[in-house]
Amino acid sequence: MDVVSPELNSLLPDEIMDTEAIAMEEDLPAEHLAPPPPQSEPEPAQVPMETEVPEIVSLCPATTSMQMTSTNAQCSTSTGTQLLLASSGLMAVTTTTPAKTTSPASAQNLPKISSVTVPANHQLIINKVASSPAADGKPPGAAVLKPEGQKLLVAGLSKTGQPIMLALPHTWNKPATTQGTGDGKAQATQIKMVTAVGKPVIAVSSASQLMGSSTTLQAQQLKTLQITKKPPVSTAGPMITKLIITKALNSKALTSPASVSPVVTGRVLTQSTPVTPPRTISIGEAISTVTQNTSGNSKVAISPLKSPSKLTVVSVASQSPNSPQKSVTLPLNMALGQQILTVQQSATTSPAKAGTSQSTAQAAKPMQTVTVGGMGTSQFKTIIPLTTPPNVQQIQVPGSRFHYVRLVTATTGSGTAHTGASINTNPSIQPAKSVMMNAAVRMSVPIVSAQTVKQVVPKPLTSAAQVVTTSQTPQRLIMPATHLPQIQPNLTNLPPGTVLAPAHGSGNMGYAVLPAPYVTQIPQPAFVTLTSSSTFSTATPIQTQARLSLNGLSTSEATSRPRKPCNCTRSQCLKLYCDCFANGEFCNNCNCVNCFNNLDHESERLKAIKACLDRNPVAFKPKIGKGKQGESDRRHSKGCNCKKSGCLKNYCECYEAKIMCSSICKCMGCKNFEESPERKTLMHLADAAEVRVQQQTAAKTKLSSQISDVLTRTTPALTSGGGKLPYTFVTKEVAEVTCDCLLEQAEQAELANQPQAMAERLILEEFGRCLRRIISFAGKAKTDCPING
DNA sequence: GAGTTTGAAACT
DNA sequence: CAGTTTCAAACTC
Repeated sequence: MDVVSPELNSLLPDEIMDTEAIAMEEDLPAEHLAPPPPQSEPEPAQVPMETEVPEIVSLCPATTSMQMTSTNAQCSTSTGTQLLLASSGLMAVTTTTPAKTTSPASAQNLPKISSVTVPANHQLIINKVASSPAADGKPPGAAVLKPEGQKLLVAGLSKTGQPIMLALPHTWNKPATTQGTGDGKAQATQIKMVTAVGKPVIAVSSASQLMGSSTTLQAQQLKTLQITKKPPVSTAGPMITKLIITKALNSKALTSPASVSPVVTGRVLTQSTPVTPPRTISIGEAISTVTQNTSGNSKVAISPLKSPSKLTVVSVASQSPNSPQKSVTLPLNMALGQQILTVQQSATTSPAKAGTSQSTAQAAKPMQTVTVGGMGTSQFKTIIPLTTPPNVQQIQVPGSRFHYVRLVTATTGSGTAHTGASINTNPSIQPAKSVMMNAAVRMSVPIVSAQTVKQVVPKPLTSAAQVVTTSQTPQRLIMPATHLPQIQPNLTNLPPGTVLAPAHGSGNMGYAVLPAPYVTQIPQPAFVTLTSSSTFSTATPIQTQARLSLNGLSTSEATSRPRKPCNCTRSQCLKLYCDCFANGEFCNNCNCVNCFNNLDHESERLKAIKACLDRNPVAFKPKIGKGKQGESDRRHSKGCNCKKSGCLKNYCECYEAKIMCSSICKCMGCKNFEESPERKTLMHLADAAEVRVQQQTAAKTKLSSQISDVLTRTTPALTSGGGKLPYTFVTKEVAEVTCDCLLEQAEQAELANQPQAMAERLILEEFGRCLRRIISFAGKAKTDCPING
């Protein structure tokens, strides 16, 4: 069984899947590995968005019995770190940096780890072992993170030598309920991550025990990937001169007992100075929920780009009825670009057949869309599941190293939400099932920079909670399509996350080129949900923007902010002046005039996108990248050019993004730096104002409640005085509470450093409000209390 | 709400 | 690449 099926290989970019090519490119600059060179600009010496804080990504197990047996997925991390999710829980991680790459010596022997590149200062060792120790060849200094029960650990080092880690929870390989083949001691497939720093040779060997006795067909093939790299001379940090990954292929890895010890988040084994503690990112069950019995017909979009910042795993496979699939968008904070990985899984094939059935399974797959983002820029990759398999055609674009899928079926067909041909929905493989309660929907293309999510706490993705809300403000539309030939010349220069989407009104041959954000703009009936089990009660025609719960973070928080409507009048919303356009969104509910940023102006829009990209290949890339020290040091990718605002007004893009100006800014008279007194004053005032508002709100709510309570309790005593004047309601209790209100107001004023006059005024105003409440309540009490009359 | 200011984007 | 113009948002009154 191969991690990547031949067919899948055919869908993947050459630079990823062609291991031989990689091998031949050893020690070659990364540009050689990059996708079409024209736009593949070398990564700057400083990669603003690069993850530099150690991260640990924990792939949390799903509580369900689902298992990821034969899914293949590749993920990209920062600077090209790629994660290959192999069947049976095997994962291969590749880390690529522009400058340094290593390649497997034998691509043929190791199709599963076909694209492993190791930057000089990145560490990446994936060790899949069974019960047997994997110490073989482990160099001194190399360490096994979690000998027992460690399902998967993927580690890499960012340029700064800080580790990036992925850890699969122990339940990852939890035996499927349907499978039962594995005996109790079936070797829990263990993957150990060993990072050796500064060692000339790192050998990670994994010996896996054969699974159940029946595993003859898929006898574990021990394949060794050896990656050799000459140690960088000048690299002070850890370097890997040679990486050997040996893994035993076990088709039944899934049968590993669930008793595997819980995955420890992982440890960074590095000799470099880990200034910052590793961050842990737990990837929710979305990944782990992959159905076990799927036969590995996964399709993976791999970004050839060097610096993907976001990893999105999209599982589009249909699931068996008993094993709902869940997918999650993984805005890993370890990459520059964004990637969306779609893992297609087929429930039709048994795990045992995984090795041989991939080709057939793939043919049976109803959906396959691989979209590759623009090159040289942040990369978004999206695989779009289609409900109508016969209508999906794979396309090889001449001159393009990517494969595309032609969508020949309008997505607007279904009238119900759950059956709608949504890009984001995962239709059941079996058309007969009108309702996919178990269907997992995966889709999310957050445009927000990945840096915004630093730590994600694993959170079970249970059904109901993940229904996508449709309340998102901006209505999102699918981008108009044009015929492929029209855009072909520019296919290699698409905006980040460009997606080929079904054409709008252009028959079966239309294509839409969508910047990644548009993926979330698919019109109804498309809608997104993380989990399938929930009923799709929202068959409304309302445009839906995915608000996926992302490990506790809703995508609305992570990826979509309520965007203000634009007011463009002259640009037709087809230039970057328009925020909608710049953000890769269609105008909706905007105040623009003569707007062309909509479905009705497909060609114009496409041309505009092309023009923008021609001017600036990274035009659609988020401007705010990550600085050296993580999120706190986010910085503008280009820097601002302010002259008059002192960078302390929202004219300044840095200030607007609430980040400091950096050395790359060309501003004049900048006051937006750490020690700036003006900035501090502004911040202080802003904070004080915010605190004050919050306090006032809380205090008023509380005191108002108290007053009402007091009045309520005292009213009966005043019943005899029905019809009395309001002052009769001012009992001792009421007076006391009122005084409390005034005191509270005084405290707040003092807290806010308000001048005395202002404080007095605020107190008086509060007193007035108290009186009004008393009067109001008095009147109400007289009228509402019959007993008083 | 109208007018002004500002700086990014677009253009030359 | 630098200077200028265009543009829409931010800001002021």
